[in-house]
Amino acid sequence: MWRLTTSWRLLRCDRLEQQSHAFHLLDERIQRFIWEAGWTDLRDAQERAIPAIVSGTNDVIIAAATAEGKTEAAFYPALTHALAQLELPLIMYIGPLKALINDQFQRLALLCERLDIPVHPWHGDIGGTIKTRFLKRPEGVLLITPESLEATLCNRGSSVGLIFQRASFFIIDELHAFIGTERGMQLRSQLHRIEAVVGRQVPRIGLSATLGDMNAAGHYLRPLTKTPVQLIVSEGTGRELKVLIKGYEEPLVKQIAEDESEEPVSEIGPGLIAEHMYDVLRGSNNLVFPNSRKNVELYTHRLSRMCEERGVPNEFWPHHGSLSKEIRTEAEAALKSGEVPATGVCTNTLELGIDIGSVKCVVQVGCPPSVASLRQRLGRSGRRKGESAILRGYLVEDEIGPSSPVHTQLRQRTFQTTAMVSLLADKWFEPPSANGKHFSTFIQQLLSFIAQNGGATASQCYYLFCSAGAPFAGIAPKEFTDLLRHLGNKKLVIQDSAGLLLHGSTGEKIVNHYSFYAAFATDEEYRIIAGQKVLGSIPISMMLVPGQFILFAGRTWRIEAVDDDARAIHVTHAGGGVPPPFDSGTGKVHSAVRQRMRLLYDGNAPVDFLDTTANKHISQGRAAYARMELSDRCWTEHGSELIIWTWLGDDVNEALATFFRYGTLQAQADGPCVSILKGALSTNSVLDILNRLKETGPPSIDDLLVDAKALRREKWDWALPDHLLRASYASLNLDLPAAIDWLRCHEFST
DNA sequence: GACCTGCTGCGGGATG
Repeated sequence: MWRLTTSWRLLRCDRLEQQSHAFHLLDERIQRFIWEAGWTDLRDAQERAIPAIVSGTNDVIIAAATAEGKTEAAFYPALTHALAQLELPLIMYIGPLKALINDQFQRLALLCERLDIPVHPWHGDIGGTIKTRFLKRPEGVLLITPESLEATLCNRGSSVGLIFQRASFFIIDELHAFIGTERGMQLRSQLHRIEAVVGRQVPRIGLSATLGDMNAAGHYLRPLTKTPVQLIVSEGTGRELKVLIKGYEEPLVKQIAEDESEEPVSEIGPGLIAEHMYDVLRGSNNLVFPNSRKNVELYTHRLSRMCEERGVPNEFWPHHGSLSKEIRTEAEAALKSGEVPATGVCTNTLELGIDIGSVKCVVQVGCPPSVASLRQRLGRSGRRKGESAILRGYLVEDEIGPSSPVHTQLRQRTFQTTAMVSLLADKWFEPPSANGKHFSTFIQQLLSFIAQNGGATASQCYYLFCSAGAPFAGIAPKEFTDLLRHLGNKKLVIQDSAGLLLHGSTGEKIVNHYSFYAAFATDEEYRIIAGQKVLGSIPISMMLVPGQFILFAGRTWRIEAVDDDARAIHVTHAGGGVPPPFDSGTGKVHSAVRQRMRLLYDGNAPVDFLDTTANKHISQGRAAYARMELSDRCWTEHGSELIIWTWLGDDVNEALATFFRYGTLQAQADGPCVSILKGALSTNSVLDILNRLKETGPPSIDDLLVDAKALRREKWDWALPDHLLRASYASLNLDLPAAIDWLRCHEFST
């Protein structure tokens, strides 16, 4: 028996040795570990990553689908490099989730024990003993979150040099989840600060799902470098994708319920959808994404009740951010176990990282938030060889009546979803936006750096954070001094007689509380107040301007004033104004999606992955589009409204609406268009204004947003001077150049 | 207009 096992091992070893060049480069003990694990070959990404990483000098991005062994591709050569050093170095792994760190710890512990390399997990749930052990001998592998890293930099300033002296690699997991975000800026700044302390560059390894623009990802990982980041992109095996989307129609009855301030009568769509899901999903593992926590509850409830009524064990598990850890763990365990079938009904909590095994179907209820997110979700399905990924979609459109709004007539939901699936099939998806100014995160990093150093001069800070190649390189000297002055006014920093920046009284309080370490804000709500009465509160994700109309508690309200500091919106009841009919549950829509929608409207063939009802909605949408002559016209008139059809993304339409408001019109971005309330103006005078705006150059952001309120989005936006706040908001939400371009290319005449 | 992520240091008391 022993001999048999040995020869079997030797066989495998032979194959690895003959076919793999990279295998030889690994430490012998790691090689042996791989044979024993029963691997017969290395994956493509691993084969290419090992030689790139093992020398310990290069920055590398490994982009591959889930379950392609990215972690091993990074750690095996990094550990090999570590074993070859006289003194054991420190490999730093930074991950976005605690659950991911726990997973990786499990995966590494076995190997590292053999290699006699300590592995230290470090996040909020890890106890003091483990942390102290690491601090005594900071070597081996450290698995940490950006927040815990911030705490270390901030609170252990005097020993930061000692702790990170032997850092040999930064391994950043789920890189795509960091790019373009506050946390991403924080992380980049932290790596920069550590390198500044140890006085050398530490090779950075990014692990990522495939990104649209890999060069941009390289630039994110290491800006302005002479030796470019090595990109290792593994396409994986081209998987087949099966798609079926079913359409439903919601009858008009609910209009009768008008003016009852409560919810309209129960809707038919969700009931039918739940029944169909029950039939097709039972007996296998699946994930259902219904876009909101409320819908997760609704569908899980209906599906579980159906199991109960039919006397079968429950197979449907809810999973979202407001649920307790216990309930979430239960759902994850049910999905992972593989013993009985389980379907997770979830928000994007199950989109990232956590290992739940492969599922048969991914179900999307309503529009997907973006193509990128749809793609990420589909990555969970059909991961075994020979299996195809399956996407099922459910869409409800309202029955068309005599007074149906334009958006209903155009069947926008169906067109948007179809456009997104068609872009997905073309392998296109939204690139992460990298133009944000991120002044907010800069404030955090300044305060943290002051804590780390026990004070810093302004020029030291500017050089460290804002010079070429630094994390906040876009910030101009003038902006920096304006910011510092304002931080002084807010008592966040003070300058001592020698010119040293220190924490002010408020800064002290903020930095000394643990809530300081996260770079992102948690949702804040604004109260809606009519006279003395508080109507309720809503989370703000859109700038507000007095005079604007909003829909709340089933009625239309006119905004009279917005008080950012008191987080209050004062409104009066409005009789006539038409509120923007937002399609709930979707994120920002990219211009490419709107352009693809337009192609669909202009076409005439049925769509093969839509069922009969959904295809009927496509025909109806095309008929409405033709009736309004939208193929040739860029504006239409509907009662008191003038609609400008741009078929561009939300950032562009938002910029256009802002520009129109600057030109004294009452305008709002509204899906694929911008709608203008004519008020006392005639159609011709509105068109005149548009034509005039076309001639004027674009005004400054400050002029454009002079009346705009509720611009605060990021955590420390409250501490920004007005002009920097406007610049920051605009950088994240408005595409002014594209708006001006569009305007210049269009003519407004009757 | 949706959703998600993360969090110190210290002291006191129980337990082995």
